[in-house]
Amino acid sequence: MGSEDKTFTTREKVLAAALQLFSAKGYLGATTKEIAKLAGIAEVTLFRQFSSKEQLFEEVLNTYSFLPKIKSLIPEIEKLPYEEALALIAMRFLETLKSRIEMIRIMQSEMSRYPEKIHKIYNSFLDGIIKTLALYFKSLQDAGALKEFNTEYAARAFMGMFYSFFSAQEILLGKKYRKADLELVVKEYVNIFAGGTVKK
Amino acid sequence: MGSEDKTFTTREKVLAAALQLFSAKGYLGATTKEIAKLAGIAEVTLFRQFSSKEQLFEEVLNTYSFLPKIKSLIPEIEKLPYEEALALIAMRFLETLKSRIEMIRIMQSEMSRYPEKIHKIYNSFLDGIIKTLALYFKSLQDAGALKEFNTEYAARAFMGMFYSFFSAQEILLGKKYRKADLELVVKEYVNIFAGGTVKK
DNA sequence: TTAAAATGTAAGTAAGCGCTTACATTTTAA
DNA sequence: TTAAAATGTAAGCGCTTACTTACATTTTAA
Repeated sequence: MGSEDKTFTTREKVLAAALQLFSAKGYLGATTKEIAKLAGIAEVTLFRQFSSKEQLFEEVLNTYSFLPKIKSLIPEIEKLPYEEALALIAMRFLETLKSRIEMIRIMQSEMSRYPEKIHKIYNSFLDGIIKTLALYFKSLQDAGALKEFNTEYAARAFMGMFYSFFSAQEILLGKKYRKADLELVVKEYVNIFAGGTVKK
Repeated sequence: MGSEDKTFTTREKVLAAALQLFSAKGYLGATTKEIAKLAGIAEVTLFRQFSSKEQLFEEVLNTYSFLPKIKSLIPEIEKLPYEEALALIAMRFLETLKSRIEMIRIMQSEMSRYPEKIHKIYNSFLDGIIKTLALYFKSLQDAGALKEFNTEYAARAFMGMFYSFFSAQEILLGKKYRKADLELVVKEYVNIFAGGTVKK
């Protein structure tokens, strides 16, 4: 059987349970009693690890907001044809969103509770990706392969298409799309975007 | 001075205040006391008009979820060149989102409270627009002006670009974009999308 | 082995919430 | 004008919540 190290600290168990419940029920809807129960500890222990529910919430944000490194994609991508590169970026982006779906749910619902903090997380999350993608476009423009256009707007448009697809599927509908459908959508979106940006 | 009829029923005042507070603070964060105060009535009156907070919330959803008629755009659009038509659709879509921003905020945060109901509202809101746009694409494809592509996916991609732009600007950042910036974004997005869909 | 650190059990506190009751006041309409 | 309908004031009830206190038990480490 699995021989992984499955020993979690109390703190980690609480943070994981809190992430799950804040995501599913919102900050006010998730109770400390319920979080403790899901974590498998006593409620009083939760308050010995975190001075308040509010501080626990902030620690959840801090703990699970580290950004994924899409930057590392660049070398992988530069060798691929344009459309394949875009498809790969899209797939990786969607995977990343999926792996962070609890955090995204929390950020969407608790925007009003921590505007600056959540805004900051969003920026560090999206801006990195968008700027990387914009640079990729710029390099292809300089090589004469792409039309002239505002690279950052284009990057935003590209990610926007897929973000709203993700949002509609996963957040709104809770649908699990079949892999074939997903690939079809990516192909169609990429096709339109590529057709609109390549130099003919 | 304005000579409009500004006489609102108690019910209307409560519904408007509830929309505002549910949107800003969420269902659990908005208290009936606060809603009544904002409406300028006594809390007990709120409970004489609505049997419970939950029923009030449902009535807010029912009252403010009627869909805008983008369908009426079609005749206006058919006479325009493709890119101008797309730009007009995008502008109208963004205006509609803006005018419904409170409802959109509520739907984003309270998805877990009323999954089926909110899902239904979203569908009647977006599906109408998407299907209308898909039909427009189909007619241009049949006329030989556009490439072959899945018209519904394309419509989703188009609205998705603008929805996520709206979401980033209005919901995330609370930014009021200058009109010039808005038009620039619409132009760039439309340009890319049009380039990827027209037959060369 | 043993002292200290971490966790559990149990009970409770203070505050806020949705909602109700009783009664006074105002508004509406025949 | 007057009865009925709508609204206000004030008090409070029952419940839940975040959080605390006191003490017993378990786990950790020198």
